[in-house]
Amino acid sequence: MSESFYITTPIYYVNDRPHIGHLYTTTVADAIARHRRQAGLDVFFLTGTDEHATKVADAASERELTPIQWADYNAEIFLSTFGRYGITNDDFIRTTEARHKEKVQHWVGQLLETGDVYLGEYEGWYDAGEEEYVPDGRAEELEFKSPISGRELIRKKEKNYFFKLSAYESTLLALLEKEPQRVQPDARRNEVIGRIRDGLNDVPLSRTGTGGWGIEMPGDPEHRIYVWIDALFNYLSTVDTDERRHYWPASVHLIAKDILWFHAVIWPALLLALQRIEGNEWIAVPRQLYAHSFWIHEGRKMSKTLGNFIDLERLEDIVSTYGLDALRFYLLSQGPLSVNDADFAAGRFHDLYQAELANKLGNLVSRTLHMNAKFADGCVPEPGAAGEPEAQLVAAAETACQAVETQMADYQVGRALDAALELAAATNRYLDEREPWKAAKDPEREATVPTTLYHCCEALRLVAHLLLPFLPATAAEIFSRLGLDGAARPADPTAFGGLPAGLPTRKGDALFPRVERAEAE
RNA sequence: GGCGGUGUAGCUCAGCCGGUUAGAGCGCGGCUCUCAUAAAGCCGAGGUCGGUGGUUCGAGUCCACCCACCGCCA
Repeated sequence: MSESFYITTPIYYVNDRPHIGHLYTTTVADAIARHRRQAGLDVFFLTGTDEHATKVADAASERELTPIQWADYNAEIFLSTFGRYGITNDDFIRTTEARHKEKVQHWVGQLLETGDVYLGEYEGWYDAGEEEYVPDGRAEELEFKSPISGRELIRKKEKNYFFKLSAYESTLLALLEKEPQRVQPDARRNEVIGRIRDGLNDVPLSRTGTGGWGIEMPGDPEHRIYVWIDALFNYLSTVDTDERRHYWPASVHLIAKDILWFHAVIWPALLLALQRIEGNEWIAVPRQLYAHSFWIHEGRKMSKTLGNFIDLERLEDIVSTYGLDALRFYLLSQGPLSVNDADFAAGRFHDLYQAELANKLGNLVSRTLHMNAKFADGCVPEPGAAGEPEAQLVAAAETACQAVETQMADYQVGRALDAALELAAATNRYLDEREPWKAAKDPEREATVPTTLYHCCEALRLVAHLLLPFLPATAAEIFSRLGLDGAARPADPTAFGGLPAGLPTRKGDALFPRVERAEAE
């Protein structure tokens, strides 16, 4: 049984239309999942939709639909979008599914037994549009108006079940201080630690007045389980089956920074509480949480008022102009994995496409395979004696393989991608040093040509191998052009020299065709 | 308001526990080559490291304050 690896994205709010933010998180998770599969791990990659918000029911009734009809309609959009973008998730969980609801009720029922839950009352300023309370000080600052909708905040009093988050303060703090890798990047963990030190408030576990939408509180149907609590449990409910329980605890929850608190504090606290119940020993705290930042668009924050979201239409435009792998390249190499936000800029997208994909990688594939056709009868040639340039190329390949692994160990997909492409750059340098186009006409050097071309083909195979998690279609195409479609892959794919000689190679069209630069907006 | 983060060449960013002339890629300028998607290779120009004041023999690198941007504060 190989080692298991469980990676999740957040489940997405089903009222939203998918946009670059959803696609980004999911694409990063996809790249990590593919990379781990490539390494032979038993991977489980989960995404899905969060559907029990009261606003879902509201939006449905505005359209004269039942909540579930509206949720079905929108969940389908997420599902088909991820299919369209080649995401390799192993399951797609919807919080309205019975398999999830039953589990959530089961666990919330158990939480009631722990003594960590009590019925209490909360009063505060409530933003009806956002379905959340605004702290008193903050409400005053906002002049009692919603920062999102601008509508008046309401003074609301609610009887809720509360979870004693405060009881877990020291345990959570100890966990984060002893095992700092649990929340990444470091700056995010420090934020969390700072806030825990400020003191933890108990959190509502239930809501009333949801119009019957949401999961019933066990033993008290007046109450519905608070949608946030419901949502967090998706990670656990999906794998709580005999076949899948071994995936728990999750290896990494990938999220965006806006939902850090729920995932870094509330979620582990809930699990710690549950774990105390007999039979629940397996419910450990997730190994790691990685919170990335946001995309901005041409230097400006994306917002409803500006109407500048990079939405599905916009993404489709990009894919039809540059291709899916080009989009993945930009997302993965330029994305906001660190604490800073990243800019999605059309000009920059174009420049990087041209420099990295067309000129560096695509052109290398072209020149190699053209020469292979011209000077080696369109087959992977049999290499002769290797010299110093070959040794350097082999060293570059080893460096690239190691660097990709090192970076991926910390989920640095952008740096890993750069490291993979560095091998393509090294191969371009190698080619210029060996000059097979000259050597072929020079009787003294003629014999070096097959060696040179073999090394280029082999370097390309390695580039494709390293690129596979990030640019899967490109990698597959390179393999195909190298004649590897039906051929057996080398046992150790990262060892230089694994490409058998004699395979038929194919020139093909430009991998990343030149695109005219669009006028600046 | 409180807490936290970020601010390094035109652009995007590296710079660990403070230590010789501050780095990379892109872009830009020049040269070489022609197998290749007018691609590639080589060389080069470009920075008072947000500001001010400290600590230190010595500070992008530590401290204080300020400015700008970002985030969180059920």
